[in-house]
Amino acid sequence: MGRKSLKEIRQLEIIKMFYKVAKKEGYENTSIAKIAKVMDINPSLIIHYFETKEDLTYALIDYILDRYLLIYSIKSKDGITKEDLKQTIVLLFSKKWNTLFDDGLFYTFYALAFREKKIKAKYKTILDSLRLALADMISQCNARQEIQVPAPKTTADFIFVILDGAYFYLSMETDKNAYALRLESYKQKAFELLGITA
Amino acid sequence: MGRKSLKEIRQLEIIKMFYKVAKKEGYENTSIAKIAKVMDINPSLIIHYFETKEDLTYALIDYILDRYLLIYSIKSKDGITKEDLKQTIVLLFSKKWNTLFDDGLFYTFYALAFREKKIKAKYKTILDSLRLALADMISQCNARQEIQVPAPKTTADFIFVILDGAYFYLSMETDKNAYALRLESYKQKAFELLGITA
DNA sequence: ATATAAATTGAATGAATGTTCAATTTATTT
DNA sequence: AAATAAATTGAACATTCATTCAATTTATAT
Repeated sequence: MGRKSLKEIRQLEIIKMFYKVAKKEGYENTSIAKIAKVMDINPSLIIHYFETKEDLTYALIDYILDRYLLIYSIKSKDGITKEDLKQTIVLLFSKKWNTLFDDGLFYTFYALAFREKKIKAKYKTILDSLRLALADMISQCNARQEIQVPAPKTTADFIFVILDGAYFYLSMETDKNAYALRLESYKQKAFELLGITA
Repeated sequence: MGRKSLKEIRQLEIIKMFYKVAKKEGYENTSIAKIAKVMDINPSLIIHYFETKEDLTYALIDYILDRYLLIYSIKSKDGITKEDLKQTIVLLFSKKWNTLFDDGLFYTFYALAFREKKIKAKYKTILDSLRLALADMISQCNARQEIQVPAPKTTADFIFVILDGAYFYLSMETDKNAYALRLESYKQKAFELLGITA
């Protein structure tokens, strides 16, 4: 009896709008009232679905990290070929996903992780799962004898170190040409590690 | 006539306290009132020395980036030997400066740079100057024929890519042992790039 | 001592914050 | 049509925020 629950639907709507506003104006400038205003609903409705702003923030972080995983689209599946591996590297070192994903917010919450263990754990999980998935791909290609990479786990980790370090610097680079050239050279390093010619 | 200006002294005092409070409670939770309370002064005095909170924030960022440069202590000087270079790498890949420097705040403002061009420019300048200084050290060692590194600038850049990428991941690592082992392996990579045995 | 200028205080501002709670609206079942 | 339960609103809450401005204190030079 009574009314059908809209909880999950509304929650997702709110999170998405939170993401949208925070992307534009920054997380620290995004209040519950602002989100409510844009959605043309009452602020107390947001509190109704997320008891505190903290809960809402955690939900947003989960949303962002899920997207982060998705965009990288490294799937744990069988039958990975050298070509799959190659395409994955190309994808990792391309920034076409940039339009879908907001680096600013990703780093904002990354910074927050330094003071909040829960967030730190979330990030760690994501970073580890990406490494694991890439290592698995490398192992499969090894098994097929398409490549000979001595330590798949270490190599996968190092490729992500390069990737993260690359974007850390490149995010501050405004010159598009310089950006592209550098990114390309970092990609080459990754290919070298895998013994693949691009 | 009149009173001697305390402007610079007070400003520095305020910045230092801002840093201290923000380090403990986070930048977004640090208000002018809080800083004033800890300093046992009136909030309006802070506004008197920094017209807006924005100005105060910029000052704090400058303070942090100056420290960042200092702690890495890569100096542009002549007469660099292979041993100096070696020690610099060891320093870069050690975290003894961790106690002096707050990563959380560094990343907080790094994240802020995505929305504020001014901050982005500041960070870019720092990142570039570090790379340039290291490249210069490598070149000097090349000239002494102590090492043979083909492209000093590219190599210096790549070492910092590894360094930044390493800390990006390691900051989320809570296991101290795993942390130390990984950091050591990344350092070895840097030494390999320089053709130096550690 | 007096003048001067900077340091510092204190009170007040309006706006925005997250959150509460009771009242009302709306959809669904019987 | 009546009952029910969730959705949604609206008003109110105390708190905190950055900032203002006039008043006062304090140090220095003449």
